[in-house]
Amino acid sequence: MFSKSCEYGIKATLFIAQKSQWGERVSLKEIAAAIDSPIAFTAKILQVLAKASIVNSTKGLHGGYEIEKECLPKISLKQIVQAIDGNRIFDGCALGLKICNAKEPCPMHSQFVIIRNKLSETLASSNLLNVAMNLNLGLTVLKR
Amino acid sequence: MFSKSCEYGIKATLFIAQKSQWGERVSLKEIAAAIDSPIAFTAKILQVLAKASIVNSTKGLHGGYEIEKECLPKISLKQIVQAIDGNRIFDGCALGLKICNAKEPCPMHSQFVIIRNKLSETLASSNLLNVAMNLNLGLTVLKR
DNA sequence: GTAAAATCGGATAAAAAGGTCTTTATATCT
DNA sequence: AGATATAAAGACCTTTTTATCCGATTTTAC
Ligand code: FES
Ligand code: FES
Repeated sequence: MFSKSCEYGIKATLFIAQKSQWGERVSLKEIAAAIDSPIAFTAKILQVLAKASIVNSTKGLHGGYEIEKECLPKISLKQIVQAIDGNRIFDGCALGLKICNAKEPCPMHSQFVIIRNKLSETLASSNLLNVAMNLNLGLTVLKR
Repeated sequence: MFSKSCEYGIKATLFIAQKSQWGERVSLKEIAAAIDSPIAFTAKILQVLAKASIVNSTKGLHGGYEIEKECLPKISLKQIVQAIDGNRIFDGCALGLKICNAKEPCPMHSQFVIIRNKLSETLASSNLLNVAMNLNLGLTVLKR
């Protein structure tokens, strides 16, 4: 479904979001430990996220990653996925035709668009604040 | 969503199904041409499909691939996906946790299972006969 | 100035995708 | 029956993409 980069990207962002609720800033090492991801690889993904201005990064001593508290309710999971994996998941053909086109559809098109749209809506209507709250309630986890 | 192998596998099976309606048997070369796929790679996928007894293969002169007409309504797209990509799509965690578990769910679990199940149902409730009929009506295409 | 932290450029490893050649099975034609 | 052409099966190799790692550089607080 998602690439490994995207999985790590989502988990990293959620962890940052959780800590950012209390105004805490977290380091790369903390993130990698919290989500159980390869540290150097995670760094690259965070760069992408930073360039897409989904997270803020600060260099130097006491640096790290954070998200402004006011932004938390405005950032959706869909934005993260788009920043990392692009939107082929949201508009690509299920059977790999160069472009999905309802005028000359592949045999899965009519049923696939329903699922694709459902996925898109679900991700678009989620926001970091809600997801982070479930995290610190212990209702969900980022690693096991 | 699906691997390239799976995409080719589905398209190949659908093409074979279409021809098998009229009792025709098709060769590897015909299949690869019809679905616009790399010929040798397609051969490998067809071997998997043959071993899963989703298609029948016959060696030698006038050999090729076919599906018994009576089987067409009994084979679902889900079977094809499972034979090639396994069922990680149907039971795997969206965020890459080793196993998806509702007791200790990842933050996407509750929303993701809905989509996953919808996909599973959709694929399970489709059968080759229906899909093949749309193909020969020209309502859908396998390449462009 | 020094230590801590992210950035950057590239190197390496692993997996997915695709290709080549040989072998085996099968129908048809001597 | 035997030779031959055809078509899939099987073993192995190459390329491409994805995933992961390393070292040098820059930025910042103390
Ligand atoms: S054409 Fe294949 S999903 Fe739309
Ligand atoms: S635990 Fe992640 S989808 Fe179920």
